[in-house]
Amino acid sequence: MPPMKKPEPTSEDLTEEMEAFRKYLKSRGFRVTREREAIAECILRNHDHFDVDELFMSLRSKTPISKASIYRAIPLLIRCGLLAEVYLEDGHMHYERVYGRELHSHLRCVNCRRIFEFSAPELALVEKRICRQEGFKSDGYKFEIWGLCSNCQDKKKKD
Amino acid sequence: MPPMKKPEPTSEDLTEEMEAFRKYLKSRGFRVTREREAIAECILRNHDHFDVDELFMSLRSKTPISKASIYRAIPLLIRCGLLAEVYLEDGHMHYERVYGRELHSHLRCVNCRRIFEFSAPELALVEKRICRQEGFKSDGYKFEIWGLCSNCQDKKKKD
DNA sequence: ATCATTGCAAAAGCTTTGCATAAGA
DNA sequence: TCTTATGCAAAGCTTTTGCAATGAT
Repeated sequence: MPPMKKPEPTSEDLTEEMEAFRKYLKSRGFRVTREREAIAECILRNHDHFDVDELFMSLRSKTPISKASIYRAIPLLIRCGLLAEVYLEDGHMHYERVYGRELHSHLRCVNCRRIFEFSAPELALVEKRICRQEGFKSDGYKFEIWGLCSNCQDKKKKD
Repeated sequence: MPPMKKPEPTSEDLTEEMEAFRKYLKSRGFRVTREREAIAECILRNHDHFDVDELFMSLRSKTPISKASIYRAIPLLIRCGLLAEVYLEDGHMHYERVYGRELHSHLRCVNCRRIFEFSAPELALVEKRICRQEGFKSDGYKFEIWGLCSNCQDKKKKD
């Protein structure tokens, strides 16, 4: 077995992504600020789903930041393609980093609320076909299945 | 070709669906109330997307009802398979009636915010395959593409 | 006669916003 | 120097909840 199995080192080189973000900001007349860079970097280093509060806690442990800045930065990060809304839970939104165009999809257990990921290459084909049919220019897609995970199927008798 | 093409007349016979709802309530020890029946019927007659406020207005024009009852009824309607959350917009959820298992999907324009519907039969196959792979018992799925509709592509220069 | 449901209003909780201050360009 | 961004706190919104009254079984 080769020594490294996961192509996601803890201290990834994010130069390219950060540069893309700065470029985006400048091109729109937005300013490159310490706060926006910190937020972007934190998101890029995060390989899980998270919500605003988790992001806030994570950032705040390293640098002073306010939630307002996070809320104001999120639309920028989404528009420049680094971040995506993934699902709504408990009345608030959860996000995740976008890796290029390789979106993955989610299975969510309505009982234990856990989220399982999967990817299905057909989805990109459906996206492509539908967009061509409808004259739509896609920025992304989302596929989600909800139901009972195998664990919860056993435990539950009702519902 | 048989004479009838669209099984969706304006004043549909909802006996079956309403009966299913009552059955669901009883089987769970929930009570069949005037309010719940009014909400269910209103949802079943609604062939568009709607949010809680629209449902509230629509119901209130016919019968006294409070929003709290609507909010409390929605989870029941979702669990018994008559209703589905379809998308979050402007910070609140939009819903639609579920027609059996024939879910349709949405294209949403991030500029004009219009929603276009489409259906793609492959999605049900993906659902099936993934659930088998993961040992998941599906209750439904959702596929959404966002981007610019043909109309907005012309108008927009930036973004 | 019970006990779940309703309505109202208050509470919650996430997100947005106004405004003075700070800081990119 | 000129604007935009930030932080704070207040405001805004949708949704949830407590409680007394109502109503289903």
